Amino acid sequence: MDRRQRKTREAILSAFVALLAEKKFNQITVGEIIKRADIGRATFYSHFETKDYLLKELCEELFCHIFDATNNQQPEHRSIFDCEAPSSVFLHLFQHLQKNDNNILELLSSKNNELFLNYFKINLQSLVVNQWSSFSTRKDSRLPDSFWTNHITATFVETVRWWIANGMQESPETITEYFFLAV
Amino acid sequence: MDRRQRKTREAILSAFVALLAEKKFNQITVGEIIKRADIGRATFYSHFETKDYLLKELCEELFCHIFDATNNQQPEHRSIFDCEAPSSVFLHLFQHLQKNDNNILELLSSKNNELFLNYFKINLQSLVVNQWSSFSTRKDSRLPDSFWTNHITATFVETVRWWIANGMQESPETITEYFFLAV
DNA sequence: ACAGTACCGAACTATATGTTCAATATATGC
DNA sequence: GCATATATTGAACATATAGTTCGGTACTGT
Repeated sequence: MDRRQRKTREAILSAFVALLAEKKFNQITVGEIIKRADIGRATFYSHFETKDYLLKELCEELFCHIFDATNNQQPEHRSIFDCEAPSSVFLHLFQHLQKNDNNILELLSSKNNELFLNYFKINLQSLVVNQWSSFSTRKDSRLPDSFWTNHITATFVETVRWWIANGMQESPETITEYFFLAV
Repeated sequence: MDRRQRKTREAILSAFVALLAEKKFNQITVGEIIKRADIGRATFYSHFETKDYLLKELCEELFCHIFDATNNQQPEHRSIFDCEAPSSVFLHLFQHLQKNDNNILELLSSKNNELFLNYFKINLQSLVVNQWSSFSTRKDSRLPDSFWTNHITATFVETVRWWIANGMQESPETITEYFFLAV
């Protein structure tokens, strides 16, 4: 990819993330984005078909990153966690969130578009399915699997939201404990 | 209130609800609303300051209605429920939802604005606090109260969403059971 | 019947989206 | 380094929507 393209794309995305930290998605205008990214209007539209696609691509990049790092851990890295409780994957996720790479927390906070939470949920859902053995034992047999999967996923999301709303005072370890006490 | 005003307001709200059943809030234009309500543009703006206020007032009307009917049951009506499990209030809510008064279900489905879910949650939250005795016993002592309240509320909302997404095939009684098995 | 009020609707302002295009700057292959 | 391809620019443009204004009309409550 052309260096110019890379730089422009980066400028747009980081301007966009910065703006998302300040206001809601639908309150952000293309004018503001290009002004902050310091690029021309036509350039913006040569990179992103619409403002909605910009959001979509940002989501994909962010969640790809965080979930890849969680899912495909290095074998030796993974073994460390395997020694511990099956909660390690979720602990790792909470730790990742606490570092707040790419300001992902801002995007998950309630004032922003539900699209983020949807992406988050979709990615989480497969994680939950992968970790099914940790959860199926807690499940009452009367509950349908899909209900239970959805419940666990939603509980994780709500745990994160609660954590953020309360200023993230708790350690990732404590939050992981809360999460597993709840489900 | 002037009869004209009442009729106009009703026309706007019902046109709006009908449109919300078809598309997302931000895809609905004032032009469409006034066309379907068959009123003049200036009239719309004399009733509702902005499109956002229209949504807000609709939410308030709907949730006022459904939660009032749940919270302030008639004494004799209430006694019937009191004979049964403490789950009666929630069963009643699920039954209310199943009847789908005012198309409230459409509004709660995921394609629509998060504002609905927020109103729903806020109203639920106080209901949960009122029913605290039913839930505090299930709570692990290590969990903060606010975490637990939020968890129960979110679980209720997610239960409803799951129910809707699956075509509402289960009876309100079954869904109430699922809800109490989850929390 | 009369005074007050709501409705009408067209025209208007303001703002945002997304497009076009010719000029300019930059990158990459050779 | 030169030539060619490609990316960027910025202003002008078309289009859509939100929300306002106002003189005229129709309805309501008393």
